[in-house]
Amino acid sequence: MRPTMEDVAARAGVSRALVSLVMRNSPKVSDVRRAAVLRAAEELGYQPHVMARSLASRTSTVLGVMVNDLRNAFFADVVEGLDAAAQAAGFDLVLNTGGRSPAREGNALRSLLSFRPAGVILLSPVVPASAIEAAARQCPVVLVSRTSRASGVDTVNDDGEAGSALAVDHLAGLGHRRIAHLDGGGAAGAAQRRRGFQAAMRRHGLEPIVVRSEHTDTAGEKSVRELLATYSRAELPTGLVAGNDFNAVGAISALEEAGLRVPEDVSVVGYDNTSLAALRHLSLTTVDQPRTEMGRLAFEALVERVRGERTEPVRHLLHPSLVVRATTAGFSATGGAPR
Amino acid sequence: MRPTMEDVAARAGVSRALVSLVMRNSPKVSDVRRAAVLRAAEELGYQPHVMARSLASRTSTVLGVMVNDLRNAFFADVVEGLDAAAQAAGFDLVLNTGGRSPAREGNALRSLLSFRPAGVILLSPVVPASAIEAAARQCPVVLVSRTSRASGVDTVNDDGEAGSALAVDHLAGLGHRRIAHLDGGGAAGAAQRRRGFQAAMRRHGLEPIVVRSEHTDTAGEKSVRELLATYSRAELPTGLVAGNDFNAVGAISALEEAGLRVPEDVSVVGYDNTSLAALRHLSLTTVDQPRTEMGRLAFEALVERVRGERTEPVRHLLHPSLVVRATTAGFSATGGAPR
DNA sequence: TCTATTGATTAGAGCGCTCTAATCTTGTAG
DNA sequence: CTACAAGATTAGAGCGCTCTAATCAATAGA
Repeated sequence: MRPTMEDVAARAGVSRALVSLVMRNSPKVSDVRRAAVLRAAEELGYQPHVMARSLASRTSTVLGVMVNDLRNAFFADVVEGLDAAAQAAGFDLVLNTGGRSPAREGNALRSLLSFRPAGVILLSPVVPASAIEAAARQCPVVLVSRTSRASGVDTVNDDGEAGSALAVDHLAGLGHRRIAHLDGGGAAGAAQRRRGFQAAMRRHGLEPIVVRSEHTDTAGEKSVRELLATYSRAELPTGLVAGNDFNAVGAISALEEAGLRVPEDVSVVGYDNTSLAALRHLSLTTVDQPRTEMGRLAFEALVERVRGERTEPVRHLLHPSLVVRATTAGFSATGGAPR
Repeated sequence: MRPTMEDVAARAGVSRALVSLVMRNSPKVSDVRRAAVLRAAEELGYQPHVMARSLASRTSTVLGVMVNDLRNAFFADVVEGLDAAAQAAGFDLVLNTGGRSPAREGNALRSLLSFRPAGVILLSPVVPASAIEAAARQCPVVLVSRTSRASGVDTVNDDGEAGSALAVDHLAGLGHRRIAHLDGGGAAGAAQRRRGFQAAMRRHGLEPIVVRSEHTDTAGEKSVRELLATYSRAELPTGLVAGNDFNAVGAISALEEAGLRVPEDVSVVGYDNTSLAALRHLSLTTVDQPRTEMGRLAFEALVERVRGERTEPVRHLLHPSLVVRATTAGFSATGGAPR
C-alpha cells in the first residue's frame, strides 16, 4: 500500500495535521518541523492523494473537458492550450469525447460532472442548450465554438465573420471584383463565415456569390466545377474564399484540372491554417484562428468563476488573422496577373 | 450543495447503505426498494461522487494518460481509441501533455499518479526508463510507441519494420529495382522504418539506398534534390519510400519541379496515412497504422492487469497495412510506365 | 510570580462513499 | 408452533485527507 499522511507523520514524529499543513505550504509551520516532514515524505515516497484532498476540502482541481472530436486538429490545439494553462495553475484535466452525438455527449458530460469538477469546458458541443444550462447549475461552464445566452456560461469563439472579412478585404485589396464563397453548409461556424463574407462584399460594393459546398476537398472540387459550368470564362470569379483548407485544396485541384492557374488566374483563400496550408507545395493563403489562445482564455474564464472573481458571463470573440502565402495574387481588369 | 446519498436515503425512507447497493446495481435489493431509491435519486438529481466512491472502495476508475503532443494526429487518434474503450468500460481519462520535455513529462506523470489511477498510459514518453519503472511500482503502466523491458510494463507499438517492408514489397512487386528510402533521422520510429527498408530490400536482392532526411515536407524536397544531383537520370531511383506523409509531399513537389512525373517516372510511398494522404489531389499511397486499435489495445492491456487477469508483460506489435492510391505505378526496365 | 499574547501543534469531526458484520424478515420444514 | 436458512436491510467503521477549535509552549508585560 502506498504511504499515507499518517505514515509520514509517524516517521517524522509529528501529527497528521502538521503534515497536512506542510503539504499545503502553510506558513505557520516551524522550519525544523517542516524539514523533518519533508524528509520523511521524501524517504517514504509520499505523494498527497488528490481525491482524498478534494473530498475533504470540498474543492476540486479537476477541470472536465469534453471534446466532440479530437481528430480535428482545431480541438487538439485548443486542448493543448487548455492543458498548458491548467498545468501551470495546478489543475488537472479529465477528458472525454462526445463523438458529435447528443446522446454520447450527454453521457460524457454526466461522467465529467460525477467528478464534481471545479468547472467544465465543452468544445463545440452538440447537446441541447437545456443540458448545458443544467450543467451550469452544478459548476461553471465554458463553451468553446458554441454560443449561449445562459448567465452561468462563458463562451470563447473565434470571430468567423471577421475571418471571412479578412479574406475578402485581402482579395478586394488585390483588385479582385468577382469573388465567390464556397459555403460550408451545416458545418460548425460555416454560417458565420458566410455572413461575414456577404457583409464584407457589400461593404466593398461587390455582389456576394455564394456556392453551396462542404468542408471537404471533394466538395471543393465539385463546387468549382459547378462554378465553371455556370460562368463563362470571362465572368468566372477571380477570387475564391473557401469554407476551410480542405475545401480550398479541392477547389485548387479542380481549377488546375480545368487549365486555370492559381494564383495567376484565380486566387484562393482557405480557412483554419491547418498543417496542410503550410506545406510548401501548396502554400495556401488562409485564415488563422488563435487556437491555443482560445484554450487559455477558456481556462481563465473558468478560473475567474471558480475563484468567485466574476459572476457576469463573459463572451470572448477572438480575432483571426490572415496568413498570406502563395495562392493569392493581384488581379487587374485587363486580365493579366501582376506579380 | 448537491445531494448526497444521505439525502436520497432520507427521501426514499431507507438507509444510506441500501442506496449504495442500488447505485452499484447490486442484485440483493428488492424491486420495491430499488424503484423507490431510483425515484428519489431521480427527483433530487442525485449523481454518485466518483471521488468519494474511489476513496471508499480503494479502487479507481481513473486512467492517467500522458500525451507528449496532442497536435500530432497520431496521438489524437490513439487517444480517441482509448477513450472509446474506456467509456464503454466505465473508466475515465485524466489527460496530460508532456511537451516532449523530460522535465515536464516528469511533472505530468507525477500529477497523474497523485490521482491514484487504476493505471497509466504513456504515449511516446521521453522520460528515462527509471521514471517509468518507478511509476510501474505504483500501478500498471502501458507504453505506446515506446519499448520497455520492465516486467510491470506493457507496450503497444506499430511494427515500423513491417510497414517499410510493405512499401518495398509493393514497389518491388510493381517492377521497381532502384528504390530509395528518405530516412526520418532521429524522429520517433524512424530507425525501425529504416531497418525494415534495408531488410526488405535485401530480401528482394536489391541494394538499399538510404538518404538522410527528416519528417517534414521541406526536408523531403531537399533530399530529392540531393538524389537528383547524385544520380544520372537513367540511374535515378524509380521508387521512393518516404519517412512519412509530409516528407512524401515534399519529395513529390521536388520531383515535379524537376520535370519528373509521379507515378509515371517515379513512384512514391508515404507513411502514416494522415488526412493529407487522402486528399484526392494528392492521393498518396501510404502505410497506415491501426491507431485507434492501438488505443484500444493499450486500454485492454491495462484492464487485464487491473483485474489481475495477467501479470506477465504483453508486447503488442501491430501490423500496419498499405493503402494504395495514385502515387505508385508499375515500372518496366524499358522505361515506359504501364498503366 | 502570574497572566496575556502570539505562534506552533494537535485532537477530532467530517467529506461522501463502500464494505463487513450484524440484524431483521420471511418462508419452510419439522 | 418452533427452528432455521436465505434473503433483505442497516449500523458503523474507515478510506486519506482538511479544517476548526482546542491545547501547548514560549515570550513579554505587569
